[in-house]
Amino acid sequence: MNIHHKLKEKGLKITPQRLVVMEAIFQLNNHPSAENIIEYVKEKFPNISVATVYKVLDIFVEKGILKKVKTDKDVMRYEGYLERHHHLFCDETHQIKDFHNKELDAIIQNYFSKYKIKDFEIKDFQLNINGVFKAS
Amino acid sequence: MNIHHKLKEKGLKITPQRLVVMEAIFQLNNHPSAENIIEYVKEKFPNISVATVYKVLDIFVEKGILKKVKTDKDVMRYEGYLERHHHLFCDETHQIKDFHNKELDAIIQNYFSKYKIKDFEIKDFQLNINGVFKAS
DNA sequence: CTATGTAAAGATAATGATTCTCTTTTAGAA
DNA sequence: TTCTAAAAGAGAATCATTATCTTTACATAG
Ligand SMILES: [Mn+2]
Ligand SMILES: [Mn+2]
Ligand SMILES: [Zn+2]
Ligand SMILES: [Zn+2]
Repeated sequence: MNIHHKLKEKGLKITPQRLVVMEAIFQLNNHPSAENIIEYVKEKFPNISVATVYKVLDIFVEKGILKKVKTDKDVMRYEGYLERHHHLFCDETHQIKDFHNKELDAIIQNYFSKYKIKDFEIKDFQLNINGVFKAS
Repeated sequence: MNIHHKLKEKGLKITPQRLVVMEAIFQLNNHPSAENIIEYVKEKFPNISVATVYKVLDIFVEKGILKKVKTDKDVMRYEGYLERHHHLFCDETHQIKDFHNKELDAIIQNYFSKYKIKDFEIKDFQLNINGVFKAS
């Protein structure tokens, strides 16, 4: 269940570059952009090429090891948390936070099991929640 | 409630370019990209500048006349339908279709009125539904 | 353990959607 | 009609991402 196994399982070679990209994703842990990841990775691996990072991210997404997070900016963001979950988007700071809630998932799931969408087979869903973060 | 009024209301000048961009959005009617819009607009308005189209789209989004549709591609898409609604994303063709359902909205709304998210004030939400379109 | 083939990394150029800058035109108020 | 700020037009610039090409190194077999 660790990265090594995951790469093996997907038929990908285990390389230090791939490992450090995964580490970056989990350490940064806030839906980082490629740029964020490159910055992190360069600390430990100053000679890594940006192209390598992009290629690693691409292949990880293709193999289902990472997911892209859609935003309304032209910079792609990534995450390694693959379970179903939703996102809180701050209108002001553009921060993104995860929101998990089994109960809500079940409610929506249940709704779709009763009311099928014509000519469409649902594979997955996520709720985008827009608003503003308030100080606690 | 027409475009003229909307532009006036927002303090924007009424120009043929702005009108034709709006027309494009509503005629194309499937979450078109800037490129789609430019293509449409050039038919009737061959000398319009791409920069103008981008500027018009930007200001319309800023003023709340249009909305951006988030995708996992690096091409932005736009829509003029502003009521709350959700999107069906086809994993295969990348087609996007609107999905409206008051009942579902109410269920989710109701859920959030009972279970507040800590430190976050919800302004709006949309459900992204991924899957595949099937022939009827 | 070593050799070998192939997948991956590195360097750097190219791409392409979008934005910027600067000049010219025009909507719309007076 | 005149005037001026706002908007349009042209084209260069930006910059995230991809592509190309060469070099390196994982991983398997011998
Ligand atoms: Mn691009
Ligand atoms: Mn860009
Ligand atoms: Zn997430
Ligand atoms: Zn829509």
